[in-house]
Amino acid sequence: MSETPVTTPPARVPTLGDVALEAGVSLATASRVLNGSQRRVADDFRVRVEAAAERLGYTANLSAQTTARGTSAVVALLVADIADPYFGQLAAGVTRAAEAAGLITTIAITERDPERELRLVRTLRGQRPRGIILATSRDDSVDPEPLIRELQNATSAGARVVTLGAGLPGTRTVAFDNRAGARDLGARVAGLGYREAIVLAAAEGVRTSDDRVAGFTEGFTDGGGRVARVLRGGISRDSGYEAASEVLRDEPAEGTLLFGISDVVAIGALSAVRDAGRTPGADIAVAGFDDIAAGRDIVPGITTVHVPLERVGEQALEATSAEEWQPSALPLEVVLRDSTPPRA
Amino acid sequence: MSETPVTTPPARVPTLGDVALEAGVSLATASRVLNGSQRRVADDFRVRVEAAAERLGYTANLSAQTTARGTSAVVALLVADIADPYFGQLAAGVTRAAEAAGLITTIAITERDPERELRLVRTLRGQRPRGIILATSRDDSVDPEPLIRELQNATSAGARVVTLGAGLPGTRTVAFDNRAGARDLGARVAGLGYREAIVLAAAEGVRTSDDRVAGFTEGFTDGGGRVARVLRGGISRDSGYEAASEVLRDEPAEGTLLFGISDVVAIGALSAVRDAGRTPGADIAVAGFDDIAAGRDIVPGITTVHVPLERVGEQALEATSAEEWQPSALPLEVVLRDSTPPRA
DNA sequence: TTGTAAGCGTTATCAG
DNA sequence: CTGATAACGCTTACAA
Repeated sequence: MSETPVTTPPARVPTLGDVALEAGVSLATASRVLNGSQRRVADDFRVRVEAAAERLGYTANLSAQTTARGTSAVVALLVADIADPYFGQLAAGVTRAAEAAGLITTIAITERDPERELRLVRTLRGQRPRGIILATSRDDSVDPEPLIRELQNATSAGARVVTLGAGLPGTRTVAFDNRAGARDLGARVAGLGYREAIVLAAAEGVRTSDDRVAGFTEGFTDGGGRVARVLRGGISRDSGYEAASEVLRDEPAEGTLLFGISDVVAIGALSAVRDAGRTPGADIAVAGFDDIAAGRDIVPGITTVHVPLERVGEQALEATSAEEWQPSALPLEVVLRDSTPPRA
Repeated sequence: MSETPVTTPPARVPTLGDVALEAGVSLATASRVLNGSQRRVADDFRVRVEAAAERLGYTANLSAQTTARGTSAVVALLVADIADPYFGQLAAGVTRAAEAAGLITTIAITERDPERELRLVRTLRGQRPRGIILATSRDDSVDPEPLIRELQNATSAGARVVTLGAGLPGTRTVAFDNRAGARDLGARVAGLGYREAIVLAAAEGVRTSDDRVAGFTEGFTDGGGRVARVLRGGISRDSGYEAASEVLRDEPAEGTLLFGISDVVAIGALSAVRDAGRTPGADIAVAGFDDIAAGRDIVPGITTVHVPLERVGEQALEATSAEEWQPSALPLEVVLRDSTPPRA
């Protein structure tokens, strides 16, 4: 079958020059056939070059292309944590759309550290990417100036910067209205008869979290409820678990609602409720935000606000590519499930 | 606060030449200070260059560096589906380790399509990556030759290719023993008193799946059980759900065990059991493989085989960087949970 | 230690 | 329509 030679073969990567030589044409012609946009090459030349390339197993050297062209086929995506399903779905959307557009996606992780984010943007900028997508939520307690400056540099280097959710000056925004979605949710659960809620949020200043807290509070109070407490523990599953555990130590009344500002937090909270020996839903209600796919298998089903994550990702990619961009706001929808059964 | 100028500023990206000029040194010196490895520059020159770079907001043009050096700081990661938590955790491990090593990670999605995989490898090869990590399981029903050839090209271009699980000739392997892990699992559940199992697997030929099926069958039959059926539906949550639904239509006896060859499949199956009105665990048992993080919040807890996913990712990255590599096999461990309660 | 200059693989301009 | 040849931004012998 296949003979794998003992010694490494040519070891040299065929270059465009090799192809040209092999085909007996000039470098320029080979380039035009293989990579150039405008096709103005005679057919016989064209086939010869293509055959030669095939024979040699030629692949364009992307870096060389990039330096020559001054622009790359890369889109950089910055996320807080790729193991978090929220970002996973988002990344799937971005990557899928990128591939369809012939672009390569580069992913970097900020771990929610603003300094790291800054460093990463700086490094990524070195790739001269066509676009940079920032899917890491803004934190108002951090001075945004350095980041803005850095992004401006990237922009003047030809990158289109897209921010998700909270916009940043000089960037394109793909948004969904966290506040309105949370408000709807608050109103709906109030309508179900809930009167007392405890919110599990991220640290103050994290824009997305703040918006959701504010929106929920508005909707819930307008509906006759009361937000008894806002705990600012964090944005991970574990912080949801811990915050909820703390709340449960005070033995909250039956019918109290725990609103986690993201499904990941809410799911942690739900587990905490169960581990504390109480029944999520019937006893202590839980609601989240995002409607991540993993939520489907949680019992009871988690009431939440559906965010079309993959579409958000796709739109973000489009925003990096489109000539013009008008900020869109994707629609959000409340989904009621068993974690918030109607109260008599 | 921040004044965003109306007209685009310089619009030109500062180059190393600009820095050199600004600092009043030669290009070579600037290069040595900013990017060169061996530092042999007088201190006063060094500070002048650094200051100039800072002032200008210079960032090295990675592509130019790559073409000049002939090698890049990129590691390419190929996964089947980034929205799948299995790959998410894996990617997190890879990316974290990469960043620590000063490398950039590029992620592409194969969607389990071998042709797409081939195309992607070909494209990625153009980036002249330092390493390529293939985290997409081998399918024995597909001719591996084209991929092997492509990878060989990549290798001779200086990339180190790492495959996860099933090795491919000419590549480094980071493995864990699926077969042994599954065998242990089979033995353990047989020990719990289960006597009848149905396996939910991927299509025949998918190496990981086949290994797990084989291992489980060995362990389970040795323990006195019987694998009644092997359904080959797929590898996603939904295929697990569907396969299980089909099984349930035949009203399997109480105490039947459903073994999903991955947690994702098992979780889908578990939901199907519940949706069919039966009680997962007590009534129909369920077991999986991988021990993904999302499993923590599933009730009942899913019996599974723990795979240290993030460490696997880290090791994969190490394998791309290390000078020498000896295939390691990470240890796997069975974790018994409530989805397989002991049977009398 | 510093500078000069010759590449790296492509693209793109501009004559033929 | 094709082919020299000058960029692209950077690295790296080789000299000074």
